[in-house]
Amino acid sequence: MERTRTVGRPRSFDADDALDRALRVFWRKGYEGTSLPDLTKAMRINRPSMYAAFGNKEDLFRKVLDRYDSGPAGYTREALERPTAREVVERLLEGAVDLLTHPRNPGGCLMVQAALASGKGGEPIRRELAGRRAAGVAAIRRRLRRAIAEGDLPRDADAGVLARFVATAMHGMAVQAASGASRKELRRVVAMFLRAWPS
Amino acid sequence: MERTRTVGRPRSFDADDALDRALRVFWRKGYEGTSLPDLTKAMRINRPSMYAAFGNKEDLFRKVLDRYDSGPAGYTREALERPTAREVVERLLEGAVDLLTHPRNPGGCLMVQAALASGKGGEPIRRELAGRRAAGVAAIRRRLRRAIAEGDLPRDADAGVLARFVATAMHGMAVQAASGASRKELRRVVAMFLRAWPS
DNA sequence: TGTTTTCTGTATCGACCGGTACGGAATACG
DNA sequence: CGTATTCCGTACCGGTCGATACAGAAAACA
Repeated sequence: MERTRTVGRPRSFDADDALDRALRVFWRKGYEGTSLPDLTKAMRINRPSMYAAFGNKEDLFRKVLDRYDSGPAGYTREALERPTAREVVERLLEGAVDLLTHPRNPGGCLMVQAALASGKGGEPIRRELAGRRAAGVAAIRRRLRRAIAEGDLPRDADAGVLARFVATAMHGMAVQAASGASRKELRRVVAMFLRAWPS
Repeated sequence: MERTRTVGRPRSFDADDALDRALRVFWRKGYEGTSLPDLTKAMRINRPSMYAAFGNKEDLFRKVLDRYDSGPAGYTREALERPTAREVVERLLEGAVDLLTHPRNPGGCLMVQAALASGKGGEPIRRELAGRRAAGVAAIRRRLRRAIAEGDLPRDADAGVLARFVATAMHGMAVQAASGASRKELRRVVAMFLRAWPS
């Protein structure tokens, strides 16, 4: 990625640590809701150090999104590799419950918390998040198309509708978690969703 | 409500019109995403007129919420008065689809758009909205309890879980609508949800 | 050790935020 | 017509936003 510098004063903080701390703050307060003082305080670095290491607030947030994808939200990758559509959906929904309500997490989903609507400055981030959510739906849809082809979903099933259904469940639970729903409640809601699943 | 003033210069705008215009802006851009210039431009009044008529931004937003409840989101009241639980849920979900995707509306749900997370200033509004969402779940729960007592839901049904399930569906659809899901797609998603409904 | 390179910390920038003071305009009342 | 009362519009307030200039500190290299 980034070649190690040997000359000059070495930085006095760990960039990955700082990124993790930034992730937690954005996760709790959203993109526009997080101020530069919020960030630098949590990351334990000064403002110019942040700008030197990560670009600006928007760049930092995109790096945080990538880290979220490969870290807390990484369960989706693994879930999509399950052998049957049913198991894929089960893992997606149960993984979402776990992510959304795990005590060590801020609660809710970064991509939902961060920006559904926004003012003038947050518009690019809003679009980025909407795009990533759409990409998630598309990934589920592709996986379900494969399931139909492999026969573990009915031949007349509509992968697009089913994918949208799963995404609706996941994002709906994200909102519930942000409103204080417990893990036990969400698990029961997942069981309800699975009653509608055609397999 | 407010007694008609007879003395002094009469105001040169219609307060209800201005409130409707404010509703549309908040609906599109969220609470913190809407600035005072955004508001006054849309409402076609000056800043001091807004403050004189509605208090401040937060007061204005609460009045907008009430107007949203009795206007665009008024379908929930009517839905909860349907005779059977199945019809109640059908009307809630289908009404949500209509509200979220009607061409004349900004798209999505005001209460979801406006504030899931927030910075320092938006915290009171965030709590207000979370409270109103919780009140919505509670209203559905009470209605489903009645349905269980009246026998149009199984005696062993869990009104709390079912209410949370419905709310999850509605809020999840709100997120989908904000991400560009079409009315046709959402209608099919509603049909999926109803497959899980126990009646 | 002197030079170069990079990072750190203070102090500050212009822009925008929500909110308001104040003077003039427009009406009702006497 | 004069006065009291209310509204309108400009112009401005202190605070906070994201972003940066600049000087000093800390390392590698000669």
